[in-house]
Amino acid sequence: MESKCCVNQENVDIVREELYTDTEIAEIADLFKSLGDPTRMRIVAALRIRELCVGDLSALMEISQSGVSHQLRLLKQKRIVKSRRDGKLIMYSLDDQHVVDIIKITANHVRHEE
Amino acid sequence: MESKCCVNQENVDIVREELYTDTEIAEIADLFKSLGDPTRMRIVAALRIRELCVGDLSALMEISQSGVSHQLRLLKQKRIVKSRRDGKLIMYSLDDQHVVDIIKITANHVRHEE
DNA sequence: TGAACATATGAGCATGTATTCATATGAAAA
DNA sequence: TTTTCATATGAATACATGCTCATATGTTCA
Repeated sequence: MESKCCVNQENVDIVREELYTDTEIAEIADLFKSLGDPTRMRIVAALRIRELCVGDLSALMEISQSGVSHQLRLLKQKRIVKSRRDGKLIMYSLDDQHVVDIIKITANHVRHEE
Repeated sequence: MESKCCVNQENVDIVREELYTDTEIAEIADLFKSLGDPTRMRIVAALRIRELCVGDLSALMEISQSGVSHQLRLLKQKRIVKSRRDGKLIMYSLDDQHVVDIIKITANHVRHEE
């Protein structure tokens, strides 16, 4: 059933004016999406504490090396993590302090603190 | 190919100690997931500005009334939005200041601002 | 009460995605 | 150079999910 009848056009116009741009919305949502998976969140939470290699993360997550690697690639594309080679190992760490802040606030939120 | 050989067990143990609990990780990821969809992000960004009814949001998003309603239900379950009846309309607004803060920080982040 | 209307809900579809297996890549050590 | 080993990648699969259509629900107004 069509239901556009209840629209308050003034509200719609005002909000449309003040809204983030579509690009901004897409970027924001995209970042949240990257953090919105338990495996990736665990990876990020772990790297928050210490630089780790793929094997460490795989052991920690109890997920295949391949699975970890795939997720790390995604996180790297989004500039959430960075990597450096150390001998045979590739060491991963967080690329961005903002992300740490965002997670802290969110952690407080889910704990109903602050 | 098995590849647990490179594991630095000390690292793994230390990180495991300090990690958020599984429940916390799941809750944090779940909140990010809720915000990690462009449609829901647009809804939240709009409600940040002004309380709106379902029809307003449907007009604003150019998505069916049904689609908006489904997403609003999800956002309400996660306590991101709340609703109140006003005559025939159900008015939606944000339920949580934390969410606003999280989005602000993230918006600054994607803009590469401080 | 009954009609009209805003919103909610269920089913179904199309698309996206997290994981694993098998294998490729490439640096390091022999 | 050849082997070894950590990581990366491609394909396949199983599952999740966002959307629409059709319809139900429940409130308001005649």
